[in-house]
Amino acid sequence: MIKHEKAIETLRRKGHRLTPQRLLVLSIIAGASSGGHMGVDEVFQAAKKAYPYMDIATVYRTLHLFKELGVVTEVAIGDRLHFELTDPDGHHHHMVCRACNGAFNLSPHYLAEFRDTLNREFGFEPDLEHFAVSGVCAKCQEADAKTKEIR
Amino acid sequence: MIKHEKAIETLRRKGHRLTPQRLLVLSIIAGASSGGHMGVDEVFQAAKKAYPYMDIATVYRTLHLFKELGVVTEVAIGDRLHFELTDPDGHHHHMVCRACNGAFNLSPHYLAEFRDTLNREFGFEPDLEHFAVSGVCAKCQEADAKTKEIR
DNA sequence: TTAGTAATCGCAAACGGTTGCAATAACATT
DNA sequence: AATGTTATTGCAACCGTTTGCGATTACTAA
Repeated sequence: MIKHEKAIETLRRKGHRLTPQRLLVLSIIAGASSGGHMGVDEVFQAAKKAYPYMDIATVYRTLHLFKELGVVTEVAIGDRLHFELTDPDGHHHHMVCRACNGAFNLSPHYLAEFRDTLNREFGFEPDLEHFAVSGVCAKCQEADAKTKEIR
Repeated sequence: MIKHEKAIETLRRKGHRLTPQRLLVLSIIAGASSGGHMGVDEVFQAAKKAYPYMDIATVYRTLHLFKELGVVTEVAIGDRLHFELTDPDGHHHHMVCRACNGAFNLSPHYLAEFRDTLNREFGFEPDLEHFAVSGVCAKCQEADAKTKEIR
């Protein structure tokens, strides 16, 4: 798991303590499958399996610390928080399907123009670092269309 | 207050009951100042003043009903829900300043291009009806710059 | 290696928001 | 105007998330 090394170094460099709980949470999100992001409770359950005293508050505090350090990225999926290891190849955004809950990556250049417009027209600097837009993906639109045909 | 008439008619037409609580909440958001949107607790406090038995759950249920009927529009400002009377001149979006909490209207045509791109490239249909983007407004950017100069 | 100190932890209580349920009240019918 | 039906209410319990606090523990420096 070479992935952790950098994150651990970041923690230490900024004067944060390396507790077993933090290392555990880090290894759990680093091992996330399917798109890479995990719900908070997923992380919590996995952590409790390895260390039964783990508290949900610690999971939240740890994830927020990691987010502050740029180690993980927070993504709001539906009304729940999800987290993933920050993409070292630069940021990306998310499209989240409200029908299947699938999350699709969106390269930042799709938003660059939008940011430029807001800057130019209003002098407004938007927070687009962790942008997620909900909607319906192509597959679920198809499925939905079929459902209507049947009726 | 001619504004209410249409909303009341909508309620009655769809078979919903005209309770004093609903009329109260309606008149409160119709009387909102400064951009027109109100936080849920603002609405609740105002309602309790007029009718002390008012319950926060009723406020939420009423606002959600109004939203379903298209009478009000929900705007997520920060991590709190806000509501405003639906703009009869068509939808608009919001830019919310995370420094001063000010909200600025954004005409939908600024997002049209973004939607088209997502449709074309990914077949993804985004929910942009009640879109709000957080950031820092021009005034607060200035103020922040001045703070740094002083140091 | 041990002792000191401050960050971090686990717990419990609080937050904003939602939901189940029995009591109430708006409306339709007479 | 009195009645029955059922949507709506107020209450309380719950959800996911955050916070205050006293106990614990990672790190620093001797």
